[in-house]
Amino acid sequence: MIRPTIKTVAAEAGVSTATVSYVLAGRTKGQGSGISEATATRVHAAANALGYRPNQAARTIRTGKSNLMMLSLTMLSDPWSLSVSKAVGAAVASAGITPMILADTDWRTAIKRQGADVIFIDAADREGDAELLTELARSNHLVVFSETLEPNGFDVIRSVAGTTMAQAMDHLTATHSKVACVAPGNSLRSSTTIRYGAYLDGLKRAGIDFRPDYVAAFEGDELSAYQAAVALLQQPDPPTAIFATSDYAAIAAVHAAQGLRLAVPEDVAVIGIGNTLQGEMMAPSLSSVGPSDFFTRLADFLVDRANDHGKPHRELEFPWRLFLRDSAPAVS
Amino acid sequence: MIRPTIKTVAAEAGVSTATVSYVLAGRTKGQGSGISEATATRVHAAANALGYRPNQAARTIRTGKSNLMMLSLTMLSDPWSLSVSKAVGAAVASAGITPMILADTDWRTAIKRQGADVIFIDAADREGDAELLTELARSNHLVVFSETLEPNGFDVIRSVAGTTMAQAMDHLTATHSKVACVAPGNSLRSSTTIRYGAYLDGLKRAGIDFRPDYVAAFEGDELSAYQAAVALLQQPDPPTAIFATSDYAAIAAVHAAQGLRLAVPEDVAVIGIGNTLQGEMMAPSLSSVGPSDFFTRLADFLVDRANDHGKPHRELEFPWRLFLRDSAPAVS
DNA sequence: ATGAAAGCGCTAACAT
DNA sequence: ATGTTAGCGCTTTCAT
Repeated sequence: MIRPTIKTVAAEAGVSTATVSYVLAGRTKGQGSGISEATATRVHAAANALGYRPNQAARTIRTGKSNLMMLSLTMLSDPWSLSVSKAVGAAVASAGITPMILADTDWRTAIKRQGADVIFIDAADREGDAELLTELARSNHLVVFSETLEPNGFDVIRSVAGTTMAQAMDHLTATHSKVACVAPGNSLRSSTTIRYGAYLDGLKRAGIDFRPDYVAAFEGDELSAYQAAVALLQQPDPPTAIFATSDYAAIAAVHAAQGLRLAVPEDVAVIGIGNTLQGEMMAPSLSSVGPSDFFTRLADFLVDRANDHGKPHRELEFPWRLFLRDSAPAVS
Repeated sequence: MIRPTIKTVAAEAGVSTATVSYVLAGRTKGQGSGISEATATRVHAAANALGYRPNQAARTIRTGKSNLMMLSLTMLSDPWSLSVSKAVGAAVASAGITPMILADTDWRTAIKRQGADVIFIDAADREGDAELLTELARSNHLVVFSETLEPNGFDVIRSVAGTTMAQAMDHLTATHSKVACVAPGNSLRSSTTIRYGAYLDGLKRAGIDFRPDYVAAFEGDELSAYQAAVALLQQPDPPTAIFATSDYAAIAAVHAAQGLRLAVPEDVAVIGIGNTLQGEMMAPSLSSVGPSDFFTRLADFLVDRANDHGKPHRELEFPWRLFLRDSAPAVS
């Protein structure tokens, strides 16, 4: 359990600790200092023989870099979180950075204890969070995902829905008069919810009367969305188009239609929100509204931020687009 | 971005760094050294004013403790992973330990870079993992979840299914002759799969003939399991009991039955495998086979291991039990 | 081409 | 009751 240090390696190789450090950092003959090939090989041999691993804490204290990226993901079970994790994993690979996820564990307390080169926070909508973030940003490089916060010592990632949801509704109402909505139950209660509001507004614009039987509410889980969609499509006068307030729900709706031997998009057209990879990959591929390249661009941004502190804090906007794929194709 | 150090605080408070260290560690009058209340207050004030946060890296290098727990969770989307994360989050709260999740990111490379007081690995079944673990264990405290590995410098967590699955089958066949199985498609191909094997053996023991139309295969996702169960229950001569090879599948089967207006357990009895919280919480509560208290006990063990290095490495077994709940109750 | 040595921020004997 | 000081393992400037 006693790890060999750079000193042990130095002794074993018969050189100084400085030499070991240079060699292990790859600064031989060419770059930095000119350590001879001979000693370099000797050092490597010694390090291998001893099973030497550099002590990250020591390195961090010396260089100020931890090579750590912290991702605070509030809802680990959300596909969104999984997409972030996946994208970051891919982006980070070549950068020598280790991404670590902070689950529901409150970042509000954890960040004070544990630092990282860059910290991504996916939700900061509690009372006082704005001030807290500014304070934490004094000693951490923060990247915050928020629709409302302004950059203030930290970076802000923002997705800009704009009028894209309206476009999606218009696309459906252009060729369909029986347009239904699949949405989580709680968003129906407060009609303020933007996504459900976009559905209602879309109907109004097209001069279509609202039908309560064309609204399917579900309870948050995939299964419930599926069952809600089945009920929706099994009624006597079923809708021919579905506007789902998440890709999640849209995917369930497509499955439900297929389960009922309805063709998508011929019998039912479906549009989701989120533009997730999952939706893009299914058959038929899901038409959706959302930012493009969100996850990869976010991941790249994080890696970039991890490498250079000091650049001015930015606001990174992800404008939404309407992606017309097979489940509700463009009319040709 | 320039953090105040213990030195800055010492200067501000007009004391030595040692005093600051003591005060901030809570070692005043009573324990350790007797720092007067007066100076203690002064130090705290200074620390607050400056917004001082201890540097974890420095502390780690000095004490050898990182206050970090690393959880390598291979399938982040798996409810199992979520349960681990949840339980650990709860257990860790009072211990001053920060739990960090290493997602699909290979622990095989990450652990070499980043240390922690204790590292939990949920899957180590690749070629050469056994040796790698032993090597990594020289400088890390590892806890590995595995059915096959033997403790070798690291702890092993093992769940012992034993004959419990057989009990579950016997429970079903005691009162039912039409017992179906819901299992992932791939486990059907290799009849070696233990869980599916338990189903077949159970039938044999009860002298019930195997019926291929009583086997529903699904493709891994929840929706697919649901659809498979619907098909199973909609056939002319439906089963009256279902043995599902995971709680996941069992939950889907219960939902499917309910969707078809079948009563559980009156029309269909269901037993799952895993004994997950999710199953325990549903209505009707799910009968299941699995270890009891697995997640909380695992979490407690991890916290314990994080605090004291040095204890001998252990093999922690979680014997399985049959939990008879509402979905397939005990006969009274 | 290599080594000596300072020092990152912190803790814990050991002095005073 | 508080201060002095020696490191923890590492990087890096400056000598040699």
